[in-house]
Amino acid sequence: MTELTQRFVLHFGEMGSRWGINRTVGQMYAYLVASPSPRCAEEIAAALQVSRSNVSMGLKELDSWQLLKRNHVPGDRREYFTAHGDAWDIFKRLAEQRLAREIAPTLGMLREALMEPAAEDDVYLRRRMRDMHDLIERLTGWFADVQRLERSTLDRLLTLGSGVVKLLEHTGRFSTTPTAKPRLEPALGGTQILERHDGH
Amino acid sequence: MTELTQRFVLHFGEMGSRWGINRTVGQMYAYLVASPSPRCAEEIAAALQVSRSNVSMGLKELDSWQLLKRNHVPGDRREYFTAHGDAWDIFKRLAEQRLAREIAPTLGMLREALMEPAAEDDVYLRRRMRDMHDLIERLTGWFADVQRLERSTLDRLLTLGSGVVKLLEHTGRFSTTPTAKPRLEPALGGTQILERHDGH
DNA sequence: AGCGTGTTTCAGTATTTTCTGAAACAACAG
DNA sequence: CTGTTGTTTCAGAAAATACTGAAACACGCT
Repeated sequence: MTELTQRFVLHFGEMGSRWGINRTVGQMYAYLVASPSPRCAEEIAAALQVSRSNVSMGLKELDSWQLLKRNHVPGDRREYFTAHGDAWDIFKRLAEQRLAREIAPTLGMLREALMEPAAEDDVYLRRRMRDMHDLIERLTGWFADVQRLERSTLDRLLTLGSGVVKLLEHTGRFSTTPTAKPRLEPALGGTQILERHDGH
Repeated sequence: MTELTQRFVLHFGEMGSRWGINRTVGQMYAYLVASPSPRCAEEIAAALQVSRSNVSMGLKELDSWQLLKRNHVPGDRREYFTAHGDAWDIFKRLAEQRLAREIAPTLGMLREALMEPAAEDDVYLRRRMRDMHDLIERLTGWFADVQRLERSTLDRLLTLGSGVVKLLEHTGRFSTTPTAKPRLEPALGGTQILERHDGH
């Protein structure tokens, strides 16, 4: 391992915990990203100085994040692994997975709870839950929608940033003067938080 | 606590670990979101059945995520807490914080490493690091840029989704035919890092 | 079937994270 | 200054996670 690889691997290890994977898994991924050619489990274990079984677990984990490509060499029974795709690809995969793991369950809970008949005491909480639910639905919808675009298009949109608004104004079909607001807003904006003893 | 509040709090507790905070902190936040009026530390501890000191730690944590609003009642020395803002607001805060904690350190590491003179063996890794670096910079730049838009504008863009491309085609300044487009992975030679320029 | 090679599972151990009660600290009133 | 009330810190206990070696498994070959 070169000096730079070492640093790269170590950094991903440190960050692992913040990213919701553990140190070893982070290191393993970094090691694969850094490797021009596929590696087998044995090599990974040796390079990172962790047990063979730990690598097995880690590979399973990385696989569940859809980050691995498995390669087979004719005449060799071992499996060889590579980090899937380029930076864009990886980003999309990660975003998708995190959505599924961190957001979807909550969306489900909110939807279910809101379908049930409302108790009187829950008026306030239900409004907040509905706001949350609507926002999440819109965000995930947007993401799914945009993700389907061609990469070159996506790339241009990204570069454009908020400049997109300037361009849109020329179409005349995108007015920047707020007209009738969509339903998300009123509930949110109108939510008045009650103060306890004093005025506010 | 109503049945619904209970469910809400418990769910946030479970999700806490996936979100990079712990169970108690997740529950605390849910409890505050669910409360129409501010709560003091004592109340939170009682409601969630955790120790007073644990609440103190948790509040500190939530505060570091910029999610808390502190309220003071004249004649009462206790501090009262509310969950800051509405769903949109919360989303933006969270995105910002996660960027700072999960992405920024890596961006820094990449930038630093890429500034140093390249060793021969690191050609491949350096290319991957550069791609990563560039993508992250573009994404964070986009986010910072878009975040500054009016909420109503943002709202409309969100609803538009990929439909934005259709509208843009009318401007004639956004062609969808893939022309000679700068590739995401730039030429290998230059090691200097390009600064992002927001203006145009 | 029996053997060789590679992978996965799993029970126990090690490490890390979270939680607690007690003590230290801070602000204020008398 | 002293007592009262509220908050924070911190060392150790408790709980959760990660890691390991050994055993079980899987598959192809003879």
